[in-house]
Amino acid sequence: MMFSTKAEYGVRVMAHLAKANGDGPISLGVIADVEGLPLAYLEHLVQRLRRAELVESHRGAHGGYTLARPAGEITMAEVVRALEGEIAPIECISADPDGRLVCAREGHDPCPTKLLWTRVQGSIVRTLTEMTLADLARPARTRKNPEKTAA
Amino acid sequence: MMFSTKAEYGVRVMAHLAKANGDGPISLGVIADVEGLPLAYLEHLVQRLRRAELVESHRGAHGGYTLARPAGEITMAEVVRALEGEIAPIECISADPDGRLVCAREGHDPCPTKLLWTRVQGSIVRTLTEMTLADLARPARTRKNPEKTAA
DNA sequence: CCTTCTCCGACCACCGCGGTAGGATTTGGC
DNA sequence: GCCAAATCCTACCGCGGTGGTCGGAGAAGG
Repeated sequence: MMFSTKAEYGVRVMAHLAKANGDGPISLGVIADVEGLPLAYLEHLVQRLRRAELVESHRGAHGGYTLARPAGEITMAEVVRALEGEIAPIECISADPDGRLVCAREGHDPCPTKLLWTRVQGSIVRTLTEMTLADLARPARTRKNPEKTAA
Repeated sequence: MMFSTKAEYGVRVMAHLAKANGDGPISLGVIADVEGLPLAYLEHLVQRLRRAELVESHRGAHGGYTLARPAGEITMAEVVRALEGEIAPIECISADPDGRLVCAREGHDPCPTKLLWTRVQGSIVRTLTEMTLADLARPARTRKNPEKTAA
C-alpha cells in the first residue's frame, strides 16, 4: 500500500463535496454517515484540506464544508498532497523548489536507481495532475452520450 | 513515502548484481560495504528476491548471489513486487488473477474514486514494467575516465 | 577442518496509522 | 438569550510494520 486511508478517505470526502456543489455547506456528519467512515477521524483529515485551502469551513449550526474552488480547478495531485504530504516514491527522492528531483544518496557517482524512482514519481504526479475533482464528481451518468471526453 | 527502504535497498542490490554480471557470485558483504547498507538487513531483503527467483544463491566460501536471468529480462515491476508485495496505491484497490482491478468498497453504487486509483496504479505498474534491470546497469560510466568505454 | 558465506528465526525500539475522547468555540433558529 | 448543531483543537492510545540486530545452523572451498 502506497497511500494510507488518509488519501482514500480524504478523496472520498472531496468527491462528496464536489457532487453536492452549490447545495450549501455539507456537514462532516452526513458525509461520515453516507460514506460509512468514522466522523472523528474525518475531522482530522478535513483540517488538512482546509489548511491547504481546498475546502472552506462554515461554523455553527447548519454549517459544514464547501469546495474552495470549482471542482474542475482542483487537481487530484493537490488533494493527495494536502492529505499525504509530498508525493515521493521513496525517502531519498525529493523535489527542490524548482521541481528538479534530487537523490539524497547521490554524490560520489550518479545513483543508478535514481532514474527508476524519478520516472515512477513523474508518472504518479502526472496522472494525479491530469485528473480534477470534476472527473470524480461526474455522476454515474450512462456514458452512452458520444460527446467529447476532454481529448 | 510510498515505497519503503525494502524497495530502495533491494533495487540497489539488484543494480549492483546486474553491473557485475558474469564476474561470478557476489557476496552480500561486499555489496553492503560498497553501498553502505547494513548487511544483516540486506540478508532479509535478498531472501525475498531469491524466493521470487530473481537471484540465485551460491553458498559456501566464495559464494554469493547472481542474477537468475539476464538483466534485460528482469522488469523493475518484478523486483519491486518481490520486495514490497503487490503494487496497489491504496488498500481497497487490488488485482484479481486476471489483472482486473477491483475496489473492495464498491457494491451499492460505483465507487467514484476507483477511477483515480486504478489510473494511478496503472501508471505505476506501466513505468515499472517498461524498465528492466539492464536500464539501471548501463548508465554512462563517464566518471573520472571519460576516454574509457570506447564501445 | 577452518574459513567464508548463505540461511533462518527470534527479538527489539520506534513511529506512523487509524481511531477515540473531551472539550472549547462559533453560529442559526427560536 | 439560550440551545442545538456544527467546526475546531489537543491529547491520548493500541497496533502493526519498518528497520534493524543477534546468534547460530548449514554448505562449500582451500
